[in-house]
Amino acid sequence: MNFDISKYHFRSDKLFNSVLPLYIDELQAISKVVQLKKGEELYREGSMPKAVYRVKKGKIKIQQTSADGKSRIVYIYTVGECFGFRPILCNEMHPVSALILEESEIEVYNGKGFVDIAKRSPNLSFNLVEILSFEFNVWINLIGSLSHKSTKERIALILLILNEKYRTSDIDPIITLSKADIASYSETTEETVVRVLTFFKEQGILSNEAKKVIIKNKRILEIIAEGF
Amino acid sequence: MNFDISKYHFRSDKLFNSVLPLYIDELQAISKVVQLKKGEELYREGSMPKAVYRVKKGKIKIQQTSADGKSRIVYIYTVGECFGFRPILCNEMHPVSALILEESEIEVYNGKGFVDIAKRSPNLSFNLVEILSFEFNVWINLIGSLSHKSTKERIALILLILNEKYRTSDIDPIITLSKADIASYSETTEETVVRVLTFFKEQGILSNEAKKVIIKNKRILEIIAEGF
DNA sequence: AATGAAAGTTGACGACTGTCAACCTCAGTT
DNA sequence: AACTGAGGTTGACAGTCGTCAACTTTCATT
Repeated sequence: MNFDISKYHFRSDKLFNSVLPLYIDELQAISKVVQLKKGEELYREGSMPKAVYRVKKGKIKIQQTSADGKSRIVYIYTVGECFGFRPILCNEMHPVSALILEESEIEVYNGKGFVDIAKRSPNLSFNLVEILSFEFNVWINLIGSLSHKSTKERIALILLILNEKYRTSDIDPIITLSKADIASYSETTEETVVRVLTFFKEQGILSNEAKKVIIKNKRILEIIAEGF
Repeated sequence: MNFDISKYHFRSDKLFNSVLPLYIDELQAISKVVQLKKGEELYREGSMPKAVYRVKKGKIKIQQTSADGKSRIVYIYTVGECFGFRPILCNEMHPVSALILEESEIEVYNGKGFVDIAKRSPNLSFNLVEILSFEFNVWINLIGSLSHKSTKERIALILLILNEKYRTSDIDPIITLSKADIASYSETTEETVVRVLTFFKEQGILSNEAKKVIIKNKRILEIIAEGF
């Protein structure tokens, strides 16, 4: 019954694995690289999807706004991950919005071209099937882990997920996500996040200075996230 | 801004659409039909997936049990729907359990055989991509609709979803799901479900006699589910 | 028709956590 | 060095909803 963080991360970085060079070249031909700044919007929920994206640098938050105007972060994409293919593949509007969290560089593949190539490349097709199936599992796991949990437990879990997202080398990752965004991801309020982080800090579990959160004791967070 | 219930239902009944007769025959050859009684377990979370299923008769609830032993219904499959293919396609354990809600008849396709045929049939492959993509959207929509909502709103939404699941003809569907299951689906407790249903009944929105719930005023429920 | 178990109902109570409001901190700019 | 605005922090308060416990109803089986 060990805590397994990989249950909560997509595997979309494997999208192009073992796809024939022929198709890789075709994909190259229908793509371009764009630079985006913090706060910019890549796409908005309810809009028609136009492209598939791959993160070359930076971080993108995916969020959904409910009827009462409150938004909820559902995922954060980072280097190597691909996204935006789901609504394209089932001909639906974007159910979520994509917003740039920090200066990013993104490879943009033309949507129609991507679907066309996917239909011809068996390996790409089957990578999609695998990735989509797995992403669903990630969701089920996340939802299962977040429901029936106290805010403290939810925040602990989200911090652990963010800890992986913000990892760049072997040193302790520095989580620079705003308190409001951590709240939106943990399905709680900014005030509650501040209170819980203060509590965690008092317990020596993390440091929280100058808008930077650094996890010091991952094991205790895992125990809290699992509900003791 | 009309309420659209189709956002909350999978489209797995389209799995075999336009698949060549050749492959349909092959699928037939690796399948068998089983009869199951209420309460029986089709598979359990954490187990290795062995088959893909198609409901010929009855209803199956998919649920996930969290660390503290509380379970949550994540979906209910009914006639025509296919399920169980996701973990097979990405080589993962079942993240959820499947339990028979009422006497059911299920077509069971051997998992390995199914994957093999899927890899050879482009249409089946692409149906999978489409269905998986869409199912993800259903989830995003459901989660988005359930979070940041009061229990009353959540229960209203689940009742509307169940109303479609229990529809058999043009007359008002009779929802025979137990209060405990409605609670598990709405992420609340049985007591709260009883209280809210009593309230809805007082408002003339539904009737609730002899373990049967019948929705009388769908429009009001939709307004409540959307948070007024 | 009697029985027992499962399912459903009602009431009392209090903790959790969201809301509101005021205030503080800090980085970037003039 | 003062200014400004976004982001962060703290306190007070109240409503929702989960928990516990007792009770009633329903239904399958004999």
